[in-house]
Formats: sequence, C-alpha cells, structure tokens
Amino acid sequence: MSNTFFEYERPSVTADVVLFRIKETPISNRQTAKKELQVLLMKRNTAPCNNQWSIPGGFVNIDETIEDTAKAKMLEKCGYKDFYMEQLYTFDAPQRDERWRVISTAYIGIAKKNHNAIQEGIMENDWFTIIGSELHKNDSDEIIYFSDLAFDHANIIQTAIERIKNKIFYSDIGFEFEDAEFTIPSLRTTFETILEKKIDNFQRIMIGRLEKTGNMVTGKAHRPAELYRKRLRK
Amino acid sequence: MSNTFFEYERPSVTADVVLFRIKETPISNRQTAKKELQVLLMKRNTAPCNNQWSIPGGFVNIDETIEDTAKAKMLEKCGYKDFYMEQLYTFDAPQRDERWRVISTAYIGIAKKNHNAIQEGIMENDWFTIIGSELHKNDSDEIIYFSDLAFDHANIIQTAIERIKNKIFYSDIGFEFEDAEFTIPSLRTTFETILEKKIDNFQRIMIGRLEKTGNMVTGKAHRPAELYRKRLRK
DNA sequence: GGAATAGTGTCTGTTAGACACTATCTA
DNA sequence: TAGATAGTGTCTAACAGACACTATTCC
Repeated sequence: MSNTFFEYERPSVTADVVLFRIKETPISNRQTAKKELQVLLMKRNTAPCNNQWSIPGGFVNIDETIEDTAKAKMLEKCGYKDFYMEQLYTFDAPQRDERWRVISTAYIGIAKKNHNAIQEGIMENDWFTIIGSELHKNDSDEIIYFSDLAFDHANIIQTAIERIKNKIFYSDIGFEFEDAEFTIPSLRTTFETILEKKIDNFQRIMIGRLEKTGNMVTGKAHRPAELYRKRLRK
Repeated sequence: MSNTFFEYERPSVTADVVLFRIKETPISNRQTAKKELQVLLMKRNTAPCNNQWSIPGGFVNIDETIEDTAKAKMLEKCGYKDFYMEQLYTFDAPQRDERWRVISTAYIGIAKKNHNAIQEGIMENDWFTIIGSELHKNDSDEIIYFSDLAFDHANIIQTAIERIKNKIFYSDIGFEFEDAEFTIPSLRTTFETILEKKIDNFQRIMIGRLEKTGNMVTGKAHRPAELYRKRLRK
C-alpha cells in the first residue's frame, strides 16, 4: 500500500443532519390545524460550544457511508430513525471548528408530520419552530437565535431551508413531510408553511402528480377532502 | 484539546474537479463554428488505476478550503487556472478507492471557450469530447469509454453533466462557457451542444437576462449578430 | 342556516413551441 | 443573386394569478 495518505495530515469528517418536520396542532373540528416548520436540535455537553444547541451529527466511521453515519448518529443521540434523507452540501471552512480541521458533509432530513423519537437519545434534544431568525422550543417559552447555534450550524440550517424552498415545486421533496396518503389541502398548507406565503390554485398545480386513493377525510365541519398519494414518475 | 479526533480513524479527503469547456472549431466565413462539450482528463502515473484517465484532483491540505485545493491541484497537475467553480457533490462510497477510505468532494469547473493551459502541468492531460458513452481525445483518433475511467470518476462526470443540464436554464451557469461579451446565437449553440438538442425561440427566452454592449460581430457572410453581456441580477 | 373549508369555473396575462417571414452580410 | 445566419411576427396551446362561485360537512 502506498504511503501517500500519510504525507498529508488528514482532516476529520463529520456527518451532520438538519432534520425537519411539520408540527401539526389540531384546533377544533371546525378549523384547520395550525402548522409550523421545525428543526431538531441537540444540546452539546462537551467543549467546544459546550451547552450550545447544534444539529445532530458525528464523526464518520472508516467503513461507513457518510449517510449511514448520519443516520446512526441521529438514532444514537436523539432517538430518531426512518426519515427521508438527501445530501445538502459539504461545509469546509478551515476554522469552522476551533480544535482541528473538521469538514462536515450535511444532509437534509425530513420526518413525517409529528414524527416522534422512537427511543431516548443520549443527548438532550428537542424540536424548534423556525420563525425568522428565532427558534422557538417546542411546547416551551424558550427562544434561541440562529446566531446562538454551535459552529457554523446557523449557516447550515439556513442553506438547508433555502434548498428546500428552491426545489419544493419541481421535485418530490415536499411529499416527504406528509404521510403516504394525504389531502391536497394538507399538502398546500405544508407548502405554505415552508414558503411562508399563501398559494392559490394549488389543486390544479399538483393534481397531475397525484393519484386518488379512493379514501376521504371525514369528521370535520366542512366538505371532506379526498386522499391522494404521490404518483410514481417514469 | 479534546482527544476525540483520535478515537476515530480518519478518512482521507480529496478535491476533484470536472473541468468542462466548449471547443469551438471555425469552419469558414460562411458557416457557424462547430462546438463540442469537452472535459479535461489527466493520465494517472501511479497505482491504483495506473495509466487510467481520471479527473484532476488531490488530497486536501489541512489549512485550505477544498475549493482552494481543487484549484491548486488543477494548476499544478494540468496547468489551468482562472475558471469558474462550484461544488457538485461529495462522493463517499467506502470502497471507491481500494487502498484506503477516501472521500471526494467534487467540483464543477467551467473554462471559457478554447481555454488553454497557462503552463505545463506535471501530469499528462488533455481535453476529451463527450459523445454518449465515449470520450474522444482532442485532435486525435483515440477513443476511451466512461467505463475505462479511474475510480468512480465516470459517475462523477455524469453527475456533473446532469447537474449542468438541469440548471442551465434557470441559473447563470451557461454564461460561464462564453466570454464576457457574446452573441445570442453563440450562447444558443453552446446550450444546444450541452443539452444535445435544438432550441427554438432562444432569443426571446434569454434577452431579458442580457444587455447589449453596442458591439457586433462582423466579417461573416450573413447578417451580423449583436454582442451582449450578462445582466446583473438583483 | 351559519361557519368553515374543498374544490371548480372563468377570465386575463404570460410563456413555450412551431414555424413563417424579414434583415443583413460575403462571395 | 445565392447562401447563410440573425432576428422578428404570429398563431396556438399551456400555464399562473386572481378571484368568484358551488359543494359538502357539522353544529
């Protein structure tokens, strides 16, 4: 084996995940549930950035894909698994970690609505609602700011949000926030929550990419909505 | 300093560049130049994949961004500098290099038309015209195939081509193949070469994103074309 | 019936594709 | 004038935004 690798100091590589979900809060059987875009953060308990909130992640194992590491760290530290994932970007500013050169390949994760941890993680973690430059801790009055986050994680999260906003209409990524069967109005309010604006004519925009399941959502004090699923594209 | 980094075997990280250009071959003063999409390859001279063609790249220095490494390796090995660059994707299959775990962050590079090396590189290198699954060496009869390339470089190049095709119409990346001033028909044939199909009504599609320089291209046996430059977007 | 939301109708202005046509140059 | 390419005109079909309207449910 060549010795080339040891002529160079090797950086560390981490896998970090920006896990999003839509939190849905039912209001009454007369009104539509309220939705919030949330990101999962964990509280660091070691230096550097001790006690700061950060996105979950960890060092890549030598025989694992970065994506597998990302999933394993998310499960170990926060207790979440079974969510959609795609590569976001590789963040590589030499001084992004003060200790040592650490390159981070970040992933966008998307959990289904109100997805909850399947086990206790070893790190304190919680969902935060994204409201401008503020992050509101779930079911709490605690507010933190993007500028409070560890390392360059504010930048990573904002890059992730921009990516999702840019591709939500021309890719299938928006469906990942919904369950396998969903109504068009539910998908619309999810899009509206992410894009932070009202969308008209959504039915006609999306219907060509969906197929009816034959089921409906009843029990609400208004016309029931039909359930759809994503239509597979050639 | 924490000892965390040394609890993990660290992978090596390389920066690799898929450098593209449009090769323009004048035909006569009566006809439009022929265009070809080319990629710069270098011939490896060490194991593994010895004597196989590959995209240029090298190990990331500990205090350099991956992008800076990519540019430095391109200059050192092939003699090219001053070209547009953007991150493509991080390729991380554990067995993509048989010797050791090597993670590659790949970049798309775009050189202006007929861009030539500014100095001799230390590696044998040349431009190859992309024709389906074949790569035709510049000004030569030599043909190699994507499947002949070193490591997973066939996959990296094809990912880069797909990325460019997908974003060429809604981003400014297509302008990077042209000089600062260019004609709309030249931009059109560049797009046609990349997308491998004819484009109609190109004038009207692009004109809103351009501004006239006031100059024209004369000397051809047909109506002269006006020169434009990219209009800066807010 | 009233409140609420699902879903459709309809108009308008913009855009994409097809293709015919005019404009301008050199040999 | 012939050949070649630049650039415009025009028609049509599809689509996006705006907004009014009908449909269906529970209370």
